[in-house]
Amino acid sequence: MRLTAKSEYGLIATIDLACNFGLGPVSAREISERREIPARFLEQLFVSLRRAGLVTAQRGARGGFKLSRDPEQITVLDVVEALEGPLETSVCDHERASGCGRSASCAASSVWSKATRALRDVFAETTLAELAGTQEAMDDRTSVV
Amino acid sequence: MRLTAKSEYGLIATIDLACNFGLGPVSAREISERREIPARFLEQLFVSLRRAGLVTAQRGARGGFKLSRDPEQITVLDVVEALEGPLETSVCDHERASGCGRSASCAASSVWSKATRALRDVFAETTLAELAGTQEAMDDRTSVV
DNA sequence: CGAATCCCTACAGGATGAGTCGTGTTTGGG
DNA sequence: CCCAAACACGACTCATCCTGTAGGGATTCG
Repeated sequence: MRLTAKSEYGLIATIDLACNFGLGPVSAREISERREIPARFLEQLFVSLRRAGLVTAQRGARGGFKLSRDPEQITVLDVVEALEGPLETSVCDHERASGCGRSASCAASSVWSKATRALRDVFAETTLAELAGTQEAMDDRTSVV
Repeated sequence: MRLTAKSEYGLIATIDLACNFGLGPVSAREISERREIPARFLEQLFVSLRRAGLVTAQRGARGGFKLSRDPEQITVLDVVEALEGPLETSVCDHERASGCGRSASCAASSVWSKATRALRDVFAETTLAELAGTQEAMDDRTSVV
């Protein structure tokens, strides 16, 4: 499947944007400081997120990013696939699975498919709005900013 | 999660053993040829599988491997964890998730936990006996050996 | 005895993940 | 009007790890 730090950071960042939805744009630097994410690395992630149409960029001073849709309309799956590529191709079902007809080595591949589907379901069910809720509760409890 | 070729090959190999359960031991070379898996690489996988107690080795001429339990008593999860290590630590929930109390960056981590659980459920539900069934049907259809 | 087979360790090479750097472009504000 | 803040893009490094190979040793059957 290949879930890397990109997904981790990217999700944290988009949750942060969801928390600030409706207000002005939030700069990458701000998020990187607040959530302890390497700044230049985060920048790259935002490029991918923007290209996937999930966030909108505002360049120049006082610029930043905001979600381009309502947080309820963006799922974890959207974020993950924007950053890592399509889920299907990332579990184990590559060449060998398609060589099915020949070497018949694919009773195994049915398991990977099921696994991918299960993962996809979890990700598709969870929206940023939902996570923003939990996140705000957490932030409030730890320190009132 | 980190699902690599080890799991792919390992599962194919153990399914093969499940198909031959009750008969004599099957050599690594035989499986490597039948399923087109690099021989020396497969050897290594069997070492891990043996250490995990999933297979039993018979050394010497006419030796080989057999499942040490009934195929219905071995799940895909057993095989995967024997080869890749515990599932929990492999999705995304490492340090950051435990630093929860401090930087409050873990609304995200709840998603990874759910994902891991979903994956684990799929793997834990599927037994080698089940897969051996499908595999035999496939092998029969492609060529009657 | 000898061939087959498993057992163990080490190692190589390539991919990729994680993160940095330099530079360019846009834009709001003093 | 110009500068600083901010995004945009691509190249690049560094380490890890996946994939697979190699060589030798230990067992066991015929």
